[in-house]
Amino acid sequence: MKRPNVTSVDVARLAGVSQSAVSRAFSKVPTQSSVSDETRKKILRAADELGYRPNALARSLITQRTRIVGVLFSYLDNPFYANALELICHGLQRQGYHALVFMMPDTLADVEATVSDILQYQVDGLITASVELSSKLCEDCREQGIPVVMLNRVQDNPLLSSVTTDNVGGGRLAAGALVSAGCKRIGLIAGWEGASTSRDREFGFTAELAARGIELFSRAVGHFDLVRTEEATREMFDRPAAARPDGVFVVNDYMAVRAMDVMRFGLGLRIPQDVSVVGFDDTAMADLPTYALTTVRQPVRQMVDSALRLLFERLNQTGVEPEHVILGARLMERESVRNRTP
Amino acid sequence: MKRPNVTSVDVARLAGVSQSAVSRAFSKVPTQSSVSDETRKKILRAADELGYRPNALARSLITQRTRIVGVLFSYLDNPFYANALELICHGLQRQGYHALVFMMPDTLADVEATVSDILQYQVDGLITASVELSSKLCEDCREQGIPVVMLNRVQDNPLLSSVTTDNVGGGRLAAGALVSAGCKRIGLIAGWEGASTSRDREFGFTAELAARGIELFSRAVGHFDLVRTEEATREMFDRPAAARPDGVFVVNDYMAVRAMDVMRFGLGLRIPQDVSVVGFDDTAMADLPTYALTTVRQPVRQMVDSALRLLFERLNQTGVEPEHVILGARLMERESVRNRTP
DNA sequence: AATGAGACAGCATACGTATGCGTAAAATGA
DNA sequence: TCATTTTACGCATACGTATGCTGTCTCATT
Repeated sequence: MKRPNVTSVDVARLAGVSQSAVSRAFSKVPTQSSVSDETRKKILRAADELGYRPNALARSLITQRTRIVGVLFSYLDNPFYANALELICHGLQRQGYHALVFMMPDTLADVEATVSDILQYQVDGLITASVELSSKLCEDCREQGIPVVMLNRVQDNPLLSSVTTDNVGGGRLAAGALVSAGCKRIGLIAGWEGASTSRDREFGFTAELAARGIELFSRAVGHFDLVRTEEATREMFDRPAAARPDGVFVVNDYMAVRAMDVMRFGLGLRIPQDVSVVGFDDTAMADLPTYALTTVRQPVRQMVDSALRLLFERLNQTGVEPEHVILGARLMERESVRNRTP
Repeated sequence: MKRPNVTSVDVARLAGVSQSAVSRAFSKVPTQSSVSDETRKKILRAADELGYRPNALARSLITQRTRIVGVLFSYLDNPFYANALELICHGLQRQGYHALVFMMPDTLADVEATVSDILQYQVDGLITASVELSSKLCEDCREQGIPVVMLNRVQDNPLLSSVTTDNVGGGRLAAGALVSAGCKRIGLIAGWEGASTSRDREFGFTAELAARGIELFSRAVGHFDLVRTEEATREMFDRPAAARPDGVFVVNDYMAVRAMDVMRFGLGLRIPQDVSVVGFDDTAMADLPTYALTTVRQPVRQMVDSALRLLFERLNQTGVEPEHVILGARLMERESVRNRTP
């Protein structure tokens, strides 16, 4: 139950070689003076006998690389993010990296502390999802030479790389879908207004409406939160037919599904006969036949792949410029938007 | 862009003190010889000026504690696990610990490699969810003195602690719900048969049926996988009324919701008029009015709290015996089970 | 046979911090 | 004022590994 912690020195002693030999025998990339096959065998046998396992911390202390990547998420309720996290972990593991995962604490002071914690562990890089960093934190990362890749959020700091879907374009698609369906009174339920995703989608949405000569009929804010989404939905739809939208864009599926439930079961509205609904993300829920939510697709796999590519590029060579990847959005048409009735 | 990596020695030089003083100034728990308030101020000022951040790796190398906990999950598709992971991360952070998260790779050989990886990073403890460990791995953990807590899975190895819901009792509740509703032909859709959760729930379910003099009408296996669940559901329900169940227990909500969709939209069955459905977990999805799934509740929060408690107890004192916590299951009655028609 | 190249192994040091021990100064008590 | 305790700080070493350098031995080349 103790921790006898067998070290490379122990292995060396048993194998009758020097500690350096052991180190080299376990080194994946033999640099200069290597080790003969015979002694390597001997060493590996000794190591196996003792149950030796190299200490990654001690190694990192010397090599200055931990092969640990900090991963900072705000929450996992939204399956889009759970999905992304799973893909990120798998991707990192595949490359021999490891994910030190943090969930965003509530207060902003704690955020600083959290990121500071991450940095103390000498992570090689940082991936954030749905999180913004204060400029002080950005500066800290820059000083430590830690590349940062943001998923699903952009920020004007020139240090940060990012991967997003074309949120503005996606917003346009959503508007197009509702207008084409013949909706006249068009509403919008936003997320948290501080989030670039929410803002950009809203911008694209209203821009497209304007381009088609239509004005936004009503607007509410769901804050990416289910309870507040319910309230927002009630506020917007608990009215006589002429006073409520006949089409609504909810800026992500997570909220959209909840909004649909409120409309159907709380207010007795039919979808899409009374109200057409468009979401964003194309989460698994959108494809459930019960919802059949028409939505703007974010290509999660591609997003994660891109994020990892950006990160690895910056891990392997220093001084690579930040890059902003914007992936195309696609409209997934299902049954929550009514067909045009000519 | 380089990594000048300011160290405690640099701070010491600037502050005009020794490196030990710096170390002690940053030590949370002053052990013996402490540092005066005056010099501490001086040191902190110097540290701030240089942007010093203690190197957690070097510290861990000495203290033999990393404050890192390995977290091993098999997948996050099922929101139950996403939820659990979020809670675990928050709980660890709150105690100043950090989660090194791994997702289960596909092949078993990779599992060994993965856990080996985890151990190389000298984690203080290990939490697994919905994962079993080979006896070799258990042995490795024991040798390193690493406490292991399994969430939602039990295993007969005497080293491991575990936290589960009373799956047998939960299975009984499910059976009771269907029988009380007057179901006569009762079916079961299992998960992956190697999983203790699935086996225990099934055992409790059939035991309760037997106790009430009822025999299982039909059985299929969903493997905790959506596609295979669809197939299983079709196989079981795509038959004339008398040849299919009028009540079914699906061993988790994740599969249950999918099964409901297949029944309703693929086969035109009404729930609960044609078929009553009971799930397990009480995921957020079960409470969606669209599904209103009667289900057996697993108290995720309590489960995570217990798991963390078990872990921390074993981190702080050595030699604590393994413990198995079994939390009570509760039936959440909604509308997917029909009322008894007397 | 002499020389050069190459392959292998060991020595020593560095990575950045924590901590036991020794000592000088300051505080305390009589 | 002196003896004694307390406080504050520095010295030196340890944690476990990687790696440049040096030295030895083998083998092929001329």
